[in-house]
Amino acid sequence: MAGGVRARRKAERPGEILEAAFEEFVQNGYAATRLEDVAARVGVTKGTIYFYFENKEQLFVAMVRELSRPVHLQAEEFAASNSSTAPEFLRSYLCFLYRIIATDPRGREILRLLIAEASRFPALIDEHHQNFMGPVVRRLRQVLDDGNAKGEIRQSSVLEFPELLLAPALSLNIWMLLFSDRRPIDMERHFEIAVDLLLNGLLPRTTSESNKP
Amino acid sequence: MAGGVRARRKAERPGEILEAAFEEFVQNGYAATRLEDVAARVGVTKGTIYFYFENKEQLFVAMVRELSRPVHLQAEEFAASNSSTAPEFLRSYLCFLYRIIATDPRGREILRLLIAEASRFPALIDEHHQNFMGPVVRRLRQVLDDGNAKGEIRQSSVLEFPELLLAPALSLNIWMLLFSDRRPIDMERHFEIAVDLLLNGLLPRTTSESNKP
Amino acid sequence: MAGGVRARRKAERPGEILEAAFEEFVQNGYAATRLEDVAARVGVTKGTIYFYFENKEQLFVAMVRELSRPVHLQAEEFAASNSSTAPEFLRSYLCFLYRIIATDPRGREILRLLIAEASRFPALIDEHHQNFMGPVVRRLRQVLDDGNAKGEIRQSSVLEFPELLLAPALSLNIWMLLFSDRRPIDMERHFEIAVDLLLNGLLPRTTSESNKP
Amino acid sequence: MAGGVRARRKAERPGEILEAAFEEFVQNGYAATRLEDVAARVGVTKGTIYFYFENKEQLFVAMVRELSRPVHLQAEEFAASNSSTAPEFLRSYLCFLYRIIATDPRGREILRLLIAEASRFPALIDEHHQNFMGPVVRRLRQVLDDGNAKGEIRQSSVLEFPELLLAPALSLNIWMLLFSDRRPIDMERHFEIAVDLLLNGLLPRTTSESNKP
DNA sequence: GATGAATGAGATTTCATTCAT
DNA sequence: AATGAATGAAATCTCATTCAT
Repeated sequence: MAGGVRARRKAERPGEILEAAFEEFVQNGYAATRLEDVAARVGVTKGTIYFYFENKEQLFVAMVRELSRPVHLQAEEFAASNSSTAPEFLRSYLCFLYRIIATDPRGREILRLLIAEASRFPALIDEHHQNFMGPVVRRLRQVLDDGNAKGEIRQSSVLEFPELLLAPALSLNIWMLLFSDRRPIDMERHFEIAVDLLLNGLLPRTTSESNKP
Repeated sequence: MAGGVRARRKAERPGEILEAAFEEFVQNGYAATRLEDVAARVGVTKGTIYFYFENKEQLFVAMVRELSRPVHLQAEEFAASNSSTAPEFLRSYLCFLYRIIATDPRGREILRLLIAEASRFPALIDEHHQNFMGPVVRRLRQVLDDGNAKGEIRQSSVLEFPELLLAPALSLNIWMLLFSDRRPIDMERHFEIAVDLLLNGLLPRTTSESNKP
Repeated sequence: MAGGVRARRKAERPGEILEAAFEEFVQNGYAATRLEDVAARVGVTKGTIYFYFENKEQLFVAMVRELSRPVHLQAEEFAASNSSTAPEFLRSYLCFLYRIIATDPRGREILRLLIAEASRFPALIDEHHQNFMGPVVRRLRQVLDDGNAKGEIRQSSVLEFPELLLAPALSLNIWMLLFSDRRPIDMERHFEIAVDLLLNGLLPRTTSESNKP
Repeated sequence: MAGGVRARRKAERPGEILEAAFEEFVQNGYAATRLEDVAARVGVTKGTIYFYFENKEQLFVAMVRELSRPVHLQAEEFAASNSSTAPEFLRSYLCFLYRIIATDPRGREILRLLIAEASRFPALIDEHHQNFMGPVVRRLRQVLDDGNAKGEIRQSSVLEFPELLLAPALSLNIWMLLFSDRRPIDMERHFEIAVDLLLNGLLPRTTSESNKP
């Protein structure tokens, strides 16, 4: 039993601090967050933070990395999975991305921090692109290509900008970041409609000739 | 007529300061911006700022308002215009929105500031919604409704979330805020493809029966 | 009369601060000196110091330079003067050096700071050598050489280490720095005896008559 | 016999710590030295230092005492020795003092610390005077007196300030503390010339009448 | 004996804000 | 109108010291 409480505490400290840091940084932004408040949230004193992290900047970076990692892992895992048809996979993939980009408060707020502090922490942006956005876009392009080859996806220049498929999730993200307090959104419904829009577009399906000659 | 230059100078001061404030706030964020740097950019000293603005907070608010106003006015004006068919108007309206949301650096960076400081300046968010996003969405809904009535727009639940039509512009905005330094994007092309996607969707148009029963 | 008190104040501030800094740094050493105490000594607040000096390090450097300058100027001036014979000039030159190295508390304490912080402020050591010690030693060598040529100074290898003539002043300096509180020293007498020792040495003069009538 | 290494280790710890403390204190001065660095130099952690020493102040005091003791003992021993003539003894005594004051880096740096921290650790200064400088000066006075009585040393007021004989060593010490990095000094030669100067002075020996009427 | 997590006081530094000129 | 010296509160960061293990 020796070393129980102490040791357990120690092992958990960094995580606790990162968690608290996340909340404070999200609430106030990087510059306006006081390490003292982060410490207080954990129930320790300022000094303790410096025992685990070099300085405020490093704490921020570590926090973003820590909270991003599980998401990146999940995304990797999901991308590796497969489904029968392209539209089917697309639907489940987009659902997954919706969840981690727009629905999950964590992912949402991390994105806020990245947008806000992009110029101060370019390395984080790079990592985010390398570990998440890049692979996601590549996977989307692949699905579109394959689906197109199989005739499941129409011939379209969307293949040039597969990230357009993320647009509904990203715009919902912004909407939530800006207006969530004001007017609640039915995110499930938003997703359903977005998928419908992406798959079928706005123009009536009945006409045999397209309207853009 | 002596003092003409002076007088002109004086009249321009507030605008110069707001301009400088915009650049500094964008570069560093609200909290990390030093009024001294704003002043230096104008070529005056800190004290002068306090002659024209109550404090840092008010300067920020005034700056966002000042830079948003012309955009809001343009948007209002554009919304009042008309075109023959719904798809036609949609195309030109979206083009306009693309420009002020994603292509124009001003609009882009203002959105960054709103996202970053949403919790500190809720009033600005309200104004933004009231003067821009709200009217835009209302106009979009109206176009969709009218188009649908005329058979130009297919019957679709997109009418529930007209803001989905903004998704491409908003996501391009985020993309630019995050990755513009890294990877240049052909924004014209992005727009064309987005319109195509919105109008026609991903599924093949040719078959008479849709593939989503 | 406009701007009187204010302007006068402003012009004097840097000097006041340097003066106060000198006293605090001497009393506590570089690291243990608190800028708040320096400020309090002047009657201003911490912030004011940062209006005039970049940081603690620069304040220290500026202080040492400021207090050294007059001494260096005097030394230069004195070195330029002349006397009839070498021993005569030597006596008056050494008297002068005694004063600024060992007798004057300012010079004494500056040397303490240089010794204490040599490794942290190598530039100051360089300046001290370049502006003071170097020229002094060169002048001493010249006097010895000339005196030797004229037969006023005996042929001796002291010419190799003219700085040895500074030894009494420097050792008195150390003595004062270490033991001044404990045991008062008659510095006039110390000087007289040192000159006698340097000129005549310890060994009896070989000539038949005794050497100090 | 298990634990032999351990036991030896343990017995050596305090000495190791003092040694490490010496190096750190010399490098950074008292205030700027971090106990953590001292500990790291030994290969232990901060806590261990507190097992052997009460606090930072006591560590400093113990360190100075520890490193001074062997010097004081040697000095005592040497002072007890004798030589045929006064000038002979003087030469060897001064040589010894040169070594421990100016040539040996240890003695040199200890003096730097004493000069730097004189006001914070008056007790150390007292001890230094009582155990070293005082006895040395007394012995010098005695040699001068005896030599003078025997006619080996000329009648001179140097008897009033026998510490003047230490001046060359002390000034070399300062020179090394300040300028050693910059310009190397031939310390052997310095000593030889200093002895010559002390014994024979600067004035030509041949002239029968002194030059100071 | 030794560790190292934790503390908390204190130091440097920054900067929005004021106000006499 | 504008300046810029001065303030003072607050934030980051450091580190001697303690103590449970």
